[in-house]
Amino acid sequence: MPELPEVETTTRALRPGLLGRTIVGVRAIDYVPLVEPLPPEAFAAAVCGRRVLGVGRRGKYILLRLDDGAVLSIHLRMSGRLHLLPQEAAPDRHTHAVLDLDDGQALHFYVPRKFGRMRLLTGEEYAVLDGALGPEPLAPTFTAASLQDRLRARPRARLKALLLDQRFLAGLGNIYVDEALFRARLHPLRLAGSLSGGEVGRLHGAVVEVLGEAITAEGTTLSDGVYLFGSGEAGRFAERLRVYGRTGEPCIVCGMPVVRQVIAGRGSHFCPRCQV
DNA sequence: CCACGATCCTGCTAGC
DNA sequence: TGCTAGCAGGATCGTG
Repeated sequence: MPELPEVETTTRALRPGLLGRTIVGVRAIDYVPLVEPLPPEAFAAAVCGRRVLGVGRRGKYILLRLDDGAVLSIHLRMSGRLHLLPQEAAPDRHTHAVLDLDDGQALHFYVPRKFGRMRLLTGEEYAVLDGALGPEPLAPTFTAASLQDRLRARPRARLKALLLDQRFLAGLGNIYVDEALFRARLHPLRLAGSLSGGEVGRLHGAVVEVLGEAITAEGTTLSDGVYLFGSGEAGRFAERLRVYGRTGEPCIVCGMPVVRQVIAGRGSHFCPRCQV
């Protein structure tokens, strides 16, 4: 499932092919909610003729900055992918939007579960989105002290729920929350207000470390092959996962079987001995 | 303030 | 072997 490292990797893979390109056509939007609230025709009309001046990321959103000040935000949700293909390539049956570029390439938005979204935002609308999201965990301004402040503002929330909340911290999803909590040796059900200063420091370090390593490995491609980037490459972080998807297998630190329990509505993996 | 369940979708898996 | 019921998963919304 695309989380920050997968979205970052996808963004990096797309950037060279998108920067400076002009969108000359929009095809294959056969699923209205994909581009809501604009109707597909209005979305196409607004996007055609626009040049891509920037390719970036905020949390799990991929952002294309257009030459009229608008921002095209793309969210992959759990199973979406973006691929650049030659314009003559036929869209896959799960591709529900194609943006044709002026160099003969086309950006395919592959969305097998129709959860992904493309949204054309004005500068002001983007500012609202940006303001609603929590800090970027890899920004230098995200420090242990700033995490401490945010945790203290939500003392009754459980760590698992809080770390999944994009308004609290942007970019983490189920996999990296579980991995960060394991590295920090913190139980997912711990209340935010119960953490000592040292524990906050461990959590901060674990989040930064696991995201950095996962980006270096170009993300996590599980055996289901849901996440692929570039021209279909797989990320290499799956082999480095310590608890996610390892239910019943021994903890790599203490040997105790990894437990899976639904917390905050998500399958949560942790070591019942190491994580307190 | 926080938890929980439903919703949206479809490929895959577990279970018969 | 073949079928189906149910689950997973991010974000959002309504309810408790």
